[in-house]
Amino acid sequence: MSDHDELIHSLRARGHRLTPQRRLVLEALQHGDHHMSADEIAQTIIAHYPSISVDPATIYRTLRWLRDVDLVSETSLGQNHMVYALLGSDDHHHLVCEGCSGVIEIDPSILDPVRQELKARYGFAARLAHISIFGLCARCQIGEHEG
Amino acid sequence: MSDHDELIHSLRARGHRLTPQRRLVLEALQHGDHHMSADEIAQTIIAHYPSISVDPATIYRTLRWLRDVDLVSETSLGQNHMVYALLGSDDHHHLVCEGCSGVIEIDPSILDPVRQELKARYGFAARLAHISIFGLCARCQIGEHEG
DNA sequence: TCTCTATCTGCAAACAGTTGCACATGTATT
DNA sequence: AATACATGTGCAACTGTTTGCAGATAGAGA
Repeated sequence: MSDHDELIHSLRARGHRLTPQRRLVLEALQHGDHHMSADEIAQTIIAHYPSISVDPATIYRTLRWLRDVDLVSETSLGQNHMVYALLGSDDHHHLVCEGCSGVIEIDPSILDPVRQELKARYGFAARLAHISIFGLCARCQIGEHEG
Repeated sequence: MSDHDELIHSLRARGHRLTPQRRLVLEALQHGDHHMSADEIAQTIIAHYPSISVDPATIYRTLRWLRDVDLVSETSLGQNHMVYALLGSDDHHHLVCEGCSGVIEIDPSILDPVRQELKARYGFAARLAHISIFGLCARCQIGEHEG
């Protein structure tokens, strides 16, 4: 059984269903290789299947579900909306500059010691996937005091 | 000149104004010793000054301003609203359990190495005040696979 | 004290995202 | 293939928060 089949089976065993709407959202996330907003996912579905419409509420519910079963990350990049990405490859974190809105992608291993310490000290299993750390990039720190 | 006066002066010099509405929001934050939502701040203002009303938009704008000048933290604790707190004393971070919605407050120094590494490696000045780390607490990890 | 203007406020409209409810459907069982 | 019911969907209403705009005002300077 492939990883994919095994995953589906495991989800079904827990009472989850693989509906057409959920397949469409997953397919959209696979097509867009970057982080996508809920609206971009909706647009992608419309572009590929003009005759099908998926309710926004369903897209949001599907994304929350995918996040809860650890298949998708949900990240704020300082915009007015969340962005979503399939987990498992190309994992990274984001440094989001509050001055210029720039985003630096960084290696996820920088948070490994924190994850380990939280587990050891508090028994807490942190979910730290595609998170954002806000602050000021090197360039924007220079003019900070005139702001 | 006191720290407070110096702060006010510094803000004024940068074109910021200390309006009655901003004073009221600050006063509300000083009264509530925990994290407060925008609505709790509005209620506090009404309770203390029943004849004065401050528009919700103004409260949100004031909170964003206070956050931008590093006087206040803005944190999601997994609820449907943000919470705000004055910075400077009682600093900590939060472990938010996505199973039981519990919040564990932890010592902020756990992120110091990360902050230092981000500065050294990327020149990035991270703002890591009263942040939330989401995940599962020890108890909620036990029944995870039946979810 | 008065003037001036960039900043701030209130209002209303907009936005991203969530929720309640009635109906629809995926899937386990037979 | 038919049944049965828990789970999922669409719709509409709602939440928390942001934004555009016109009028108000804090605070610098005369």
